[in-house]
Amino acid sequence: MARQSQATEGPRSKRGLILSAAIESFGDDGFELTKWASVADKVGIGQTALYHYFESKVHCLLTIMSTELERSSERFDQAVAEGDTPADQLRAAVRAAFDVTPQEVLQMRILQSHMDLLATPRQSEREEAERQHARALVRKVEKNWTDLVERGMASGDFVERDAQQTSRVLLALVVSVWRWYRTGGPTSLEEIRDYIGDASLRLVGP
Amino acid sequence: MARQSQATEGPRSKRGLILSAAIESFGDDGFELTKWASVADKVGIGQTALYHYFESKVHCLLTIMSTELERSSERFDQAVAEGDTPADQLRAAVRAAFDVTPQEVLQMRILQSHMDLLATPRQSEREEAERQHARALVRKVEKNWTDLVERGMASGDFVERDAQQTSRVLLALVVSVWRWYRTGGPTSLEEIRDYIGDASLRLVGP
DNA sequence: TCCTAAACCAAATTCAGATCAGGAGATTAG
DNA sequence: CTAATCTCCTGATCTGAATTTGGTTTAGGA
Repeated sequence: MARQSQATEGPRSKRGLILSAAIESFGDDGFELTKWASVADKVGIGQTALYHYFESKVHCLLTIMSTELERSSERFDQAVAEGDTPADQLRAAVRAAFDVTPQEVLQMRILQSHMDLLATPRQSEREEAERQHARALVRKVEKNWTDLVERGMASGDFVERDAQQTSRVLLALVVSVWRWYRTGGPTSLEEIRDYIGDASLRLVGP
Repeated sequence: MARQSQATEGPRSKRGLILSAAIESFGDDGFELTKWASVADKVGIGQTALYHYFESKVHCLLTIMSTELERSSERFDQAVAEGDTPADQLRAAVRAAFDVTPQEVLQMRILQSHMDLLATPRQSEREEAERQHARALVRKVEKNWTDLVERGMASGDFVERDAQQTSRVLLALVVSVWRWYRTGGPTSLEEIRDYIGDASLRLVGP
């Protein structure tokens, strides 16, 4: 049973290295296909050492998901603060969503591929806590978008429609990209960002 | 090692029962969480009997995915044949996508949750064959939508834009629903169908 | 009746994830 | 400075679910 280690990152901690290695493996090869032991190999530690930092393979996955959700949420807030009108804010939010590093692309892919993990409770206490945390963040992100949509409808910038459905659809538009996008692929992130940005405005328009 | 049994469904074959049980379990509890043995229990056979029909748990999953893709593709063709203008056809396609039984909802959920499985090759020959089959069907569905979009742009009914991006976004709109929709939930399928239908037209409009 | 193929199963095996029982080196309290 | 206590780590071992082995049973045709 692993002890703690979350908040207090010791100086010789390999937690960050493990997370990076896991993100690469989970993102490139998929969570199920990557052997937990191979992550240890990549970092250069024994398999058992992983359990010093994470309670389980799934706990590591949930941590990656939470981290990414936290980042997305922050970026959204920053972006929205920049815009004046709801339309500006929507554009900024989409722009922010696609302003990501290659590692963050992997994290988004991992997040989207395992969203369903957040639906069912976990046996272990720490995993369940991490799951709840991630769920709360998902709700927060959804609320972010819903609030933006509602502001837009209230001000008359967006056409009045079911705000929840609208925000769900907007969010789906953005995150669906990570299912097929590959860094170095034929379509550039800028291209995608512009297309999705336009599409978003069409969705809230007449 | 399982022998054959695909094409020739014997009279006492339990293949269909196994598939139904698996769809229920995989859909409700998730693929990873459902124990392969529990599917056998549900059908009322021993665990090993499953291997008479499927090479592995994953092979069963891939079969479910292929089946659903085949059905979706057929329904799309039917729906499009009904409409006259591209706009009619788009509406009909969306309508058809949401005209599903509760079991088909589960199948769509399973399909969407494990799309990433199609990305990486399988070791076993039969699994790999089923994967290739599913991949081909995915491409076919994507082509269906892209063709529809291109027809609409050519005729001037839809605004001229990148057809691939547009069809991807339309498809994402439709399938994203299965991530959160639950039968008996607060939102009805008719409601969703109408909202997504409208949203689709907005996406191809000015 | 005898034979074959489909359908089935109990027991053994495998393998990846997880646990156990420590131990060495840094850090801190006394 | 020295004992207690962390942090980080390892080798041996365990566990449980998927799969394999090596068959037996059942139904239907010749």
